[in-house]
Amino acid sequence: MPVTIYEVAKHANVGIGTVSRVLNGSTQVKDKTRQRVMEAIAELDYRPHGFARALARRKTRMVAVMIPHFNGYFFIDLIKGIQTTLCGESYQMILSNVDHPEKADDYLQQLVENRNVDGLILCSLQISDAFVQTFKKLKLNVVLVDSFHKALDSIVVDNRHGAYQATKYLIDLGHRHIGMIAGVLASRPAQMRLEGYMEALSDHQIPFHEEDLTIGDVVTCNDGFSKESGYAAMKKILATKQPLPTAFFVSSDVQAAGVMMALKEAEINVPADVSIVGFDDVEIAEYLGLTTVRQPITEIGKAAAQRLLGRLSGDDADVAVQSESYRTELVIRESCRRISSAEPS
Amino acid sequence: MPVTIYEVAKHANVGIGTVSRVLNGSTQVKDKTRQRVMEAIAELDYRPHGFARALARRKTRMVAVMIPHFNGYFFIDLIKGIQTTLCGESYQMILSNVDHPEKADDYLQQLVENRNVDGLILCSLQISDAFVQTFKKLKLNVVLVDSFHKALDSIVVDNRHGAYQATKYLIDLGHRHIGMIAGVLASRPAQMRLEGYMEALSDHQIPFHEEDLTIGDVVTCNDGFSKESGYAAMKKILATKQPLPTAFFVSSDVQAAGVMMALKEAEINVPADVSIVGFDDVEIAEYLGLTTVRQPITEIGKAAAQRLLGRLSGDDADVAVQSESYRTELVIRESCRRISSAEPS
DNA sequence: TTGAAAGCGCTAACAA
DNA sequence: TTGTTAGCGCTTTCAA
Repeated sequence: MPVTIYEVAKHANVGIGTVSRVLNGSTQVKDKTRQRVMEAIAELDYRPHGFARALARRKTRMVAVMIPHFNGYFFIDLIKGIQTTLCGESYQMILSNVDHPEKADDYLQQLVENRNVDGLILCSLQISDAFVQTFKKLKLNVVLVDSFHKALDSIVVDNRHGAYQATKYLIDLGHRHIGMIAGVLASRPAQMRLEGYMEALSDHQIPFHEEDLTIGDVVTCNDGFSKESGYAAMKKILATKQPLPTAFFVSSDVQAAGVMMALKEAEINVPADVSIVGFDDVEIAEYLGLTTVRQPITEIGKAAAQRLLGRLSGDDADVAVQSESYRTELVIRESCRRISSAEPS
Repeated sequence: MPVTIYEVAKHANVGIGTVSRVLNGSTQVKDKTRQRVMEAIAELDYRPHGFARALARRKTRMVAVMIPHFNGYFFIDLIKGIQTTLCGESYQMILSNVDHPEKADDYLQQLVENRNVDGLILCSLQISDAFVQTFKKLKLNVVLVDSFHKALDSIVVDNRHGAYQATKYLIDLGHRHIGMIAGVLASRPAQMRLEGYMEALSDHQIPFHEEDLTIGDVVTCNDGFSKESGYAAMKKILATKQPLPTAFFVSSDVQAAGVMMALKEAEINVPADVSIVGFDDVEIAEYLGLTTVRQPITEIGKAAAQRLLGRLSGDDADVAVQSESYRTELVIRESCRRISSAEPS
């Protein structure tokens, strides 16, 4: 039904090869011939068929992006960055949502099998060595975001430093009893954030007490980085702890939102009674007036797409595997207050 | 490099046609042969090539989803619904972001030209008749979400009814001077919400005053449904209006967030001094304690995908064009208060 | 029940 | 500079 190069060729009185050359911007075509072909294309309203091209070229100009669950403002910003960059190079983005972490492998398998993408951007996903093998074998370019594997390119944020910033900020405000509400530690970012917190404490001679650390339960998936997990964690703390820390570093804004809800219910005021610092600076942080650690998420998305595009274009094809790390930035809002007298932890 | 049906065929000592039949679950294959083929497939770790299939079948099993700008919790929920449904039928989703409304047509054109999708889901996008023609010509199935065209399937929410609910709720609380902050009226949903508001007023014999209606400026794109637009609108009202209405119906939650910010800055309390009802019930509404009109967004996404899938599968191929409408639901939180004495508007 | 062959619409190598 | 031809990996007649 739709018009093909054959018709264009016939119409312009040339061979299909010539049409193809014109289509692909070859310089090896006489101007006059090109003219004729272009006219024929215009007259017939011809459009090259993407799939046929992909088959013949063995390149699809599609990239799959896999993210765990859409709930999470984090990913929106990320996708925005990725999409913008991809789109600029006229690549298309196939979005794969992993609603349940167990299924991640299945989905990945499916993507790989279909072989309809030139590359993969995998976000916040732990990748097994087996898959890395498969990627290599299939010569599938892969960029990791917010996770790490030594054999794969990755774009990450310096989570440890961010957590350090947050904790140090609280210390500088005079806090000496600082609790942390962490994500599930199986995830590397969660792990790093914990380390940054501990490091800041120890650098300032503040002893770390086991009971000041609360791990967000895996109420939902999401690495425990969920509102529910924050809410539950604070509820638990409120129920058990005698002296409430004067401040908390919460390892994600979404969790912090939950924490603040629990606090509000208990009629504990932020920042009057307790100071809170979050992590991510997703949009709700602004609504909540939450002081937090900003990740340049959209930028990270762009960087990831660019790295992949570089590999795909062949320019960076032989560059060694890289892990690019972005710095965080403390965004000060209204959820923390200075306290004057340092109380003995 | 990767293994093809030819190799499988050779390995199993059959023709490629037979392999293809096995692959496609044809019943016309002797059990024993099928067995042999299956074994060969397993042994060679063969995977059918999606693109080649697509070319031969003239079906891609891909659907493009176009949404304006990702900013907007609305779209996340929507996409979630779409993706889940699509994925269940092993369709892939190509996500197209329209960062700037002017470009919508270009992007659409590009999608159409590529001819690599079987169908389109277009969200909150005004479609020109010219495109409708193109869709028909290309036999491209299209489902509209949150917008309308008489020749295309659409899934919408009853915006007018929702706005009516919101306004009536305020009236029932005793408010008689109710302002509205609307989106840009070029968009049909914005238009409908205004109509619902007016209808509720008139049904209750409350005169409508021009000066109580503020149209969100097009500060950003987003139909004026943005935080900035809400903020600006309220600032303007505060600057000019003498008697502030006792309540406002704001035509989206995101706008309402901006409105509340402006109010907070002016030290006007919600709900003590003024009541606010939003629209959408996106996640921030909960954080803000905003009473709002809930749209079943994820459901709508699912419905849209299902409708498209129905068309694609051929089951609903000949069903007449339909516009499915969803009802909204009032979600009562803490942003409104009852006022006792009805003041003369 | 099966195999062979003709496409699907294009690219790219090879000749001319 | 151009046309011809052989794939790309699969589906789908058409015969056998």
